[in-house]
Amino acid sequence: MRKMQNLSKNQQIIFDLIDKSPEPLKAYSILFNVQKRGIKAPLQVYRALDKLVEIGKIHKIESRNAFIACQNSSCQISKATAFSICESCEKVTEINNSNLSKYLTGFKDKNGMKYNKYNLEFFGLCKKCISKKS
Amino acid sequence: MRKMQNLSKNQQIIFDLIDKSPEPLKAYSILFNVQKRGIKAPLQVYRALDKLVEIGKIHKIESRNAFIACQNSSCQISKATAFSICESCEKVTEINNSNLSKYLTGFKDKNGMKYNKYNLEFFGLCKKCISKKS
DNA sequence: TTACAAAATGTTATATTATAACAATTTAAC
DNA sequence: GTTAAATTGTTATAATATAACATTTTGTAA
Ligand SMILES: [Zn+2]
Ligand SMILES: [Zn+2]
Ligand SMILES: [Zn+2]
Ligand SMILES: [Zn+2]
Repeated sequence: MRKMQNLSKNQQIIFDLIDKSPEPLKAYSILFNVQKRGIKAPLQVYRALDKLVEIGKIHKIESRNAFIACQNSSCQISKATAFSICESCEKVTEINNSNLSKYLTGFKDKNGMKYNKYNLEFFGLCKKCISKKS
Repeated sequence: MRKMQNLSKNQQIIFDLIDKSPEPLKAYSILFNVQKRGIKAPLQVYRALDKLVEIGKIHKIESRNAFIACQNSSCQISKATAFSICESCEKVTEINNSNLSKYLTGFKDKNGMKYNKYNLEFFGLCKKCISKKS
């Protein structure tokens, strides 16, 4: 049984903000939003983000430099992440597909590397944006 | 038959530099290296990089903000990229595995999104770095 | 319950990555 | 040759992220 991670004050403030956001948040947008709660400097935000990523409560969407709360119970999956990104409305969803994660976790390339982590980002158009175009 | 893309002067200079580099290059490192060849401003570098990415001659390693020349004949594959990244020595290799690319190109999630592109980054330890640790 | 170490915080400054805005020049197509 | 598109040149600035150092809080164990 894994010990429950209690978040520190800044970590909790920033996690709450990200967790209730319908879209990925950028670091300076987070900073702007938490200034009223006493977090004044970029470094305070980045330190909390680093920790939250490390413990799997949030993920960084690398292609967008933005952060999203984990949708998948946050335990082990932070080392095996997949996202779908709509290039029109920028909606981002964490993909939770065991077939996909099994395939990628088990993937071995001929180069002899030992993988312990992956991050996959799919790009395309979401349902809404497809129908808007018709 | 796709028309041969002739690169412009700046594009060629920057592509040559990236292509002969054994490791991914960052934009400002590129800038520093091409200043003797007349490219003086960040924007000149970023414009060339954007174009080279667009036509598939190079790829951006999103987790590293760095650029690598395409190893896979550069035609169609720029919409289906996969890389292996050693977290110890930072060696990056483009993965060319048709099983993997078929699996991911054909991947359909239950969310109804239409994907036209993906980028996958695997992290781990390369052979050399594994043996160094023993 | 104190003493120690680890983690988190606060703060200022600075480094790194990337784009806006506008003018001029080169290239390619008709 | 004329025109449109692409590329280049240039200055300034926006956006993202870390260095360095001092202090405080928290957890652990003697
Ligand atoms: Zn997750
Ligand atoms: Zn959409
Ligand atoms: Zn490639
Ligand atoms: Zn290595």
